[in-house]
Amino acid sequence: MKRPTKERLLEGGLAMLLKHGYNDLAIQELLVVHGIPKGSFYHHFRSKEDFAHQVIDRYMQEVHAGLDACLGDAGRPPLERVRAFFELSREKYRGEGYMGCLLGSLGQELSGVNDAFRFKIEGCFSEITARVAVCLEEARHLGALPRESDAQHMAVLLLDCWEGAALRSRLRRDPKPLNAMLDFYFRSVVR
Amino acid sequence: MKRPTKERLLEGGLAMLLKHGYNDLAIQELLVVHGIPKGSFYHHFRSKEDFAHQVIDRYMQEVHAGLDACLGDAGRPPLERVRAFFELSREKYRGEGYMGCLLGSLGQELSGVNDAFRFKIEGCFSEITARVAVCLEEARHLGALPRESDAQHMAVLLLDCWEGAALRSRLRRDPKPLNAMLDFYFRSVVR
DNA sequence: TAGTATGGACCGACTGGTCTACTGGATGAA
DNA sequence: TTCATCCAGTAGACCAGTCGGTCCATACTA
Repeated sequence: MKRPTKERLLEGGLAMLLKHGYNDLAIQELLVVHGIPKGSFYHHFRSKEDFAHQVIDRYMQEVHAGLDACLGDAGRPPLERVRAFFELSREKYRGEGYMGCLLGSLGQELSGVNDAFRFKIEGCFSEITARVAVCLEEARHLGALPRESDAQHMAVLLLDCWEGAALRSRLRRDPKPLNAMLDFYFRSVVR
Repeated sequence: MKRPTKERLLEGGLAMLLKHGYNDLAIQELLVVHGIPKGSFYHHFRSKEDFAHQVIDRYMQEVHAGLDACLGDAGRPPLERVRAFFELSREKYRGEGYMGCLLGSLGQELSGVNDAFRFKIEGCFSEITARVAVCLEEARHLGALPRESDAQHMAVLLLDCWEGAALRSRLRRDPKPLNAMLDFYFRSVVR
């Protein structure tokens, strides 16, 4: 009872893209590893680029699921919920051997030459910060953040710094940069 | 009176690596653009990988020069000197069309599969933070930072967040993420 | 003239992508 | 129940193009 081919390709592609990046990912190898013939790949995807876009879409589905699970948890104060989302991400990174964030690595690799990816990944970041900002705004209303705070601005800041920490975590194969960054941010932000 | 071939290759390679990344950089194209034949390239460099390492070395020379210029400026308070270095970096990014940081982009692209690059780039980051930390420690002694601060830790944090902001800056071709991050950091750090 | 650097034809390996033959299960008419 | 039809999906040989890298003849210069 094997999973559908397309699903297996997207899932395997995610892991392989995270490790190899886009240009170093050989379709051939992906197919050999999963025992899938080339015809199937080009039946499901128009091109390698189309494939990568769909892998990102799939990745974002997981991200939004994580945001749903963490930010929606009405029983906890909003700042804790935001932090919980990033800690969940960190745990996901752990399961992948601390290879950082797919959006960050593809963003770095491709945004110099490919505007389709550049806009797409920038859009993904915006989606995330928009949802985080809602929660931060709630925190502000509840007095957990200074009244003059700009939730949207703070959400962008948080994600940007997170991505930097994720790169360092990838370089060191180590979660410490992620934890250090979260500690710093949440200590700073509440004053 | 043209510049030495090797010098031109390193300089042109820096710009091209920043834009294309490693795997998407075609040696052939680099050579055509600069009107240099292949034989010259492989006379000066053992391989593409060796070339990239030397480009990084060259990049780090510039970084250290920037650190010398900014951190050594004894007339200004140490925190200002640190900030000046990152603002100098930002200005360099501007001249390149806000393509972010070479260390960040190569680090993301290659650290998944190539440990030589991974350790090298991690080492570059360490060099930078070590020098920044000296200056932060001075600030701590002068009372510009809380007594209980850990300068090394804070320097790492600063660089990590900077790299995240540099990625966002690259995605948006915009210096705002860099400025926002610096404002946040230096406001938070002095309390 | 020895040693360094240039010039560029050439190579095998590998890449993303195409093409056509085939398979197996769903469908529907008789 | 049977059989013909259909088509999404599988299978993999094959292709043209591009890549990093080699090689050796030549040019320059100390």
